Amino acid sequence: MNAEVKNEMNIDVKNIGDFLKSHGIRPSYPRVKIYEYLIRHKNHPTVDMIYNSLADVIPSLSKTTVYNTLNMFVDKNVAIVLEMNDSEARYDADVSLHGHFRCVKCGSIYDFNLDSSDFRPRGLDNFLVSEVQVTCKGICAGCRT
Amino acid sequence: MNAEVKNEMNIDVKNIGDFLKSHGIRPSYPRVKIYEYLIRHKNHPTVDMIYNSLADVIPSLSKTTVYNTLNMFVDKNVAIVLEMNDSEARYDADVSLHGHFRCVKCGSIYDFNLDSSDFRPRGLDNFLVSEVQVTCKGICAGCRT
DNA sequence: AGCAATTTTGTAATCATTACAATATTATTA
DNA sequence: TAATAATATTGTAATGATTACAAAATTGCT
Repeated sequence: MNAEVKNEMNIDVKNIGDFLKSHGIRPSYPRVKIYEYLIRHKNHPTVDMIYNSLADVIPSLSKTTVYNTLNMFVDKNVAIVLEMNDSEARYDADVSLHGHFRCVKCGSIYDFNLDSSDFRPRGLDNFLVSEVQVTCKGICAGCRT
Repeated sequence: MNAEVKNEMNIDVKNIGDFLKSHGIRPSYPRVKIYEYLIRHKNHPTVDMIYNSLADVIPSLSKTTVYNTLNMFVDKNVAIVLEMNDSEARYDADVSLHGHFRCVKCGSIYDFNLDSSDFRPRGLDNFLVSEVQVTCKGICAGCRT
């Protein structure tokens, strides 16, 4: 185990290609870079944020590729789209159960922990629940002062 | 208490006007009809669903009015927009804490109960949380058979 | 009734996302 | 390695939900 090439999700960034392959995604350069962006920037980026940031390192990059790639990531379950009524979709490579809080003043989005044992949807017997998202709105600590 | 003019939210539909007034909304005819639609149809309607249904009873109705009115309802906290990545926004007059499940096969949206005691966001100390929504995705019991 | 404020309406603009076809890249086979 | 097939990327155009805006209609108030 080599800590310095691990991120907090325990994914070796040097081996993003293998990770993508193991999820049925051919690791082209744009795909690896976009996935790398997602796990390095935990700020729930929009397509534009990703595109603007990667346009330097991949000069030929098209915004359509970013859209296509993210849709594929969601399809292959290596990323989620936040269930959040923002004007632009926001993406997250952390597919584990956790909540999101959006501050209506500053627009920041915060992650928060959520124990799965906390949370029991009642009355969905015989339903196959593949994804759960908890979304909160309000004013963050910083904006309240 | 007159049960036949109460709906399941315990709001006298004859007094929607008073209810809206008490929330700072002047009860114009379109507003009353749109709110009445929301409490009578619990199927999380889109703007188009509301517009198409009310166009008969209010021939002059404009889709812009439906948008304006729903935005005002959300602003005045008598309705919510579901935090759900659908192509069209969906509205709900039930502003109490409850969850939504969307079946990815048939598109139906189900409500489910959620005990507030079940659910404790961790690490949002000093945050003012004004709204919580829980959104699930998967396959409903009917579509699994 | 008359005037001011508010609401509604219709059309046009906006803007995120997708459709699509052409080009480029990668994998496969001989 | 060269030829060919499959897949990925790109740019532009189309789509479609939502908003902007100004004119017309309605409402509330004196």
